[in-house]
Amino acid sequence: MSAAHGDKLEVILDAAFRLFGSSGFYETKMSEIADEAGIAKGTLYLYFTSKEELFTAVTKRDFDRFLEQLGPKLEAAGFLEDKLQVIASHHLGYYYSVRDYTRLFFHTPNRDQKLMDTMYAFISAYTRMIAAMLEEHGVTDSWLHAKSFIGILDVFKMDILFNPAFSEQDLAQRTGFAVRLFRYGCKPDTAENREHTS
Amino acid sequence: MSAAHGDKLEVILDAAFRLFGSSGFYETKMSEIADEAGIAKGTLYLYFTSKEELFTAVTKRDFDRFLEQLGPKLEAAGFLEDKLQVIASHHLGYYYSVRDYTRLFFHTPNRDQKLMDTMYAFISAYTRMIAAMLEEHGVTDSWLHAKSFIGILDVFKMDILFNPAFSEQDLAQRTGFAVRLFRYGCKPDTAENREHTS
Amino acid sequence: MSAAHGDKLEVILDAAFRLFGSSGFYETKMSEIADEAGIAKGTLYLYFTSKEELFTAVTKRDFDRFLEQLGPKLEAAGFLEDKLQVIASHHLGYYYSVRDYTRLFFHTPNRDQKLMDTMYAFISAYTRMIAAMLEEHGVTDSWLHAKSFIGILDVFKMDILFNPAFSEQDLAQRTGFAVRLFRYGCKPDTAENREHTS
Amino acid sequence: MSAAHGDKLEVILDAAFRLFGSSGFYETKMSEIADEAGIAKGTLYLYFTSKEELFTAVTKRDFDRFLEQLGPKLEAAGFLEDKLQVIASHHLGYYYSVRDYTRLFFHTPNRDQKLMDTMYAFISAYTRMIAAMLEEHGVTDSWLHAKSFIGILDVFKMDILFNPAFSEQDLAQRTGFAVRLFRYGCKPDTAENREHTS
DNA sequence: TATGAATGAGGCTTCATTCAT
DNA sequence: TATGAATGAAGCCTCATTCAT
Repeated sequence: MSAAHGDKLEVILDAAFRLFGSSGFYETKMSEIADEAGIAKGTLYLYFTSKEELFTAVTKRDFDRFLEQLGPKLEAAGFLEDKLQVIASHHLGYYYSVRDYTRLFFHTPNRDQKLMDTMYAFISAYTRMIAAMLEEHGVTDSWLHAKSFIGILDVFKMDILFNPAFSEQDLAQRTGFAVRLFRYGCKPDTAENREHTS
Repeated sequence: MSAAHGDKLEVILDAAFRLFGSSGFYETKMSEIADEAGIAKGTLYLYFTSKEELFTAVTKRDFDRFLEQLGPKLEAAGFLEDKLQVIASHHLGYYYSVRDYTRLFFHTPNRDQKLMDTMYAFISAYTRMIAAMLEEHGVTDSWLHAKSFIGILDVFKMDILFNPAFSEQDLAQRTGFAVRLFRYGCKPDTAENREHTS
Repeated sequence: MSAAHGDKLEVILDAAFRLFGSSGFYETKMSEIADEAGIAKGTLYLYFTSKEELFTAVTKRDFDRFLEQLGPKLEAAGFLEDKLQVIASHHLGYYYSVRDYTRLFFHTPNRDQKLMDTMYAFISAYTRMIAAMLEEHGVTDSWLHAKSFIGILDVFKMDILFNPAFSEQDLAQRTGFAVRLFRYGCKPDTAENREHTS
Repeated sequence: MSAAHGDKLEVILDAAFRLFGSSGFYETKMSEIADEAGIAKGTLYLYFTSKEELFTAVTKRDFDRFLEQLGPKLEAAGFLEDKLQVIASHHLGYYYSVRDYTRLFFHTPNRDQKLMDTMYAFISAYTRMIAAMLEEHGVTDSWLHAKSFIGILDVFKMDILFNPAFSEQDLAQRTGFAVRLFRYGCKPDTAENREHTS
């Protein structure tokens, strides 16, 4: 029925997420996805008309979950720094949880407009969410600040990807670091510096 | 002969840079590169044993140039903020200059260890260079700070890629913004904020 | 039940006729036929064991109708030329009426013996009917003459197919022409000709 | 070189002619053609961009040869009946010579405009050639007469296809019959007939 | 009888790479 | 060194047919 249909669709998306995530778009084969999902190749095409469409669906579901889970957490926090902490923790925590599938975010098909639209919509929504929060707290240039915060976090996402030894402790440390840097800037502690800024 | 060989090698790398850069690894064909370089397909294999190796060579040359040009500029600057300014300006300026070939940095082959090594070597060298500079100026956690600065800059690199209207003015503005944020953090201006941090 | 069965069978044959006729055997999909007939794909296989068998049934029904309708008309005519006129008119008129479905007669599956038998049976029965009539009227070589007459008519059938502007007037003209040519041959009107035949 | 290229192209066309001719378009596989030609599958695509294009090339070459060979023969003949005899003999003789490959003319891909154009160009050129000759000999309605003659011949082409026992004697007999019928019409020999036409 | 989700064999085509010249 | 015709493995996708409901 409808439920069964939904179930199989989830099964496919899960399988595709794992494979696209670990091998990227081009090196994941539709036949592999079918095998991973435990269904026949042809069945994939009952749910998605092409490999690109499946990839886009996987990506979109991932993005949607990311934002859906962030929203409530953000509202629960009060002060600016708490909110930044929530965002950093969610961002890094999320990608830590799917760290084996990070290639999903690096190897995407070219020239697929729907995918580009989906990615653009995500980054816009995410940036908008952060910018709105910053604005409420009186931060100017909220859009640029929001992007920058994301940039800081994304760099640590790279750490997660490329460093197999990355631990939950590292995670917590990076989270705190990112928030402090964003909030107060770096803190050089030399005479030269004081001299220069005076 | 040797000179001629070097010339042709440059011609190939230039052609490959343009095509990999605009179409990505998987959607660029060896035959297209040969055409673009004005040579025969087979000739490519006299210089590179595989498509992956050619891609890696293109990437490496690009990275090397980036760092080679940054070094002298950085030494010429004196104060911390000047150096940050130099880095930001170089980083964004460089990617602005090759903004039509940005796919080079997004669509790369998977599972190719040599390429991974090359990329890792670059990001390490770049981070090390910035971290060393920060350390000289008394910044603690220099490695994390260096990465974060790169992260902020990379986010604006995305702007350059996805926004065709991105101008040189935007470039200058982003540069200044990145340096100020990194140095002093964001500046909320509300009572709530003061209250919280007191 | 039996009536209902017959009804649904007719519905399927009608749908299949339209689609096979306009797209040919290979480019018509069983799913399209099911859609066109307003039934499920699986249901087709309750009535026909294969696509080939369905095609053969469609073809056979078309052939049978053609001959069934011709019989009475032919008996009603008296003189040789009247009968030829009836045949030509029926032949061209019939294909004019189904001119949108002519691919039924051009794109047929290969290597299907039952279909070949069906087609052979039709062309034999048609030829036999005409040949018998010709014989009654004292025409020698009746079998060859019958085939030739069919050949002349079939060429004009091609006109109907390939010329979208083919009109009912054209139809009437071709009919008369075919009968006259068959009956009296072409009529060159030059001295050379007379000389040669003398 | 050029000669070698031309040779291989001929080899491919020959192989494709045999297979398309005996199995039709849809049931001939590109891999079979490659095998038959003794080359690799991929090589086919150095010469033709698609299966449809190859089929069209095969068809066109066949048509061109048919007309090229007919031209000189036709000019060599003098009187009307001699010319008709030449045409009939060429038409039936040609298809007799390739009788094993007749499916080339029955199973063609749908909706391929270039192929349709090629076929239309052939039938037009052939009809025009016969019509021009008829006109020179004072035959009116030359276009319709030309088509009709082709129709009579084509019907016998069917005999050649469907009757494996068709012999060269049958061929000669059909040739003479077609010419006489076209020239003088059928010859009923009964009182009824005379009565009617008087 | 009727359904339609699922199957999986098989086709066309691409393209990195080779090798005889 | 340079060429480019030839190769053939491999992938995406189609669609006739089946079968559990």
